[in-house]
Amino acid sequence: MVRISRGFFERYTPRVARELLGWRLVRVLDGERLSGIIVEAEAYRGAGDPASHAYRGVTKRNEIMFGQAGRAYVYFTMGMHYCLNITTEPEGTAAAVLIRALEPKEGVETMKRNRGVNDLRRLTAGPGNLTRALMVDRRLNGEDLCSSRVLFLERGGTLQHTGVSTRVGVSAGAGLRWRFFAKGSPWVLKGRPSVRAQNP
DNA sequence: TAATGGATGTTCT
DNA sequence: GAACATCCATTAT
Repeated sequence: MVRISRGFFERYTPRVARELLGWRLVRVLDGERLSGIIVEAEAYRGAGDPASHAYRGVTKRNEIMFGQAGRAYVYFTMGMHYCLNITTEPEGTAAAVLIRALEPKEGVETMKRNRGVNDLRRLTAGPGNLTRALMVDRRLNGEDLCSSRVLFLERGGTLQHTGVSTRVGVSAGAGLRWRFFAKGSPWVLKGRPSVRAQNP
């Protein structure tokens, strides 16, 4: 298996997000491999990105975003869900890539059990759903994807058809086209349109 | 097919 | 106390 190097993550975040499409995210749970191909990802940066948690500087929640690249940034949102990000750019520069959807590959039965659904299409579509399927929660915050044995990336296949759009569910910073996805993938949902446009 | 609102709790002002 | 990088069922079109 080919592991991803830290240098990969230490670059301009939108580029990292785009190039992460096609990589396999692996979660090892009780010795079993649960995995899927990344088919949707979004870039978030600190300075100049009002949609980012890091826009207003360091807080207890977002401090991981300011640290070393290649680590998991896991946060709890909307009272119900966890979201998984991978930190990017050199230490001191706040940035991360939000993993929004996977195409399930290994451990499908376990993931179905974790999610409480049978529908393969909905298993790992959406950031809150994929963390539930992979049992990712705040205990994995700060986990180093470059060295971890329970959460890491392996080279998958190159995706042929990819698309770009604005990010899902953000109001501030809605103009940035920092969402990248595999075109036509059943696991890429359209997402809820943002409530307000930024500059009408 | 699109829009709406409830569940739910952490974070920051 | 308001806002929130969500999901899903329900209702309207």
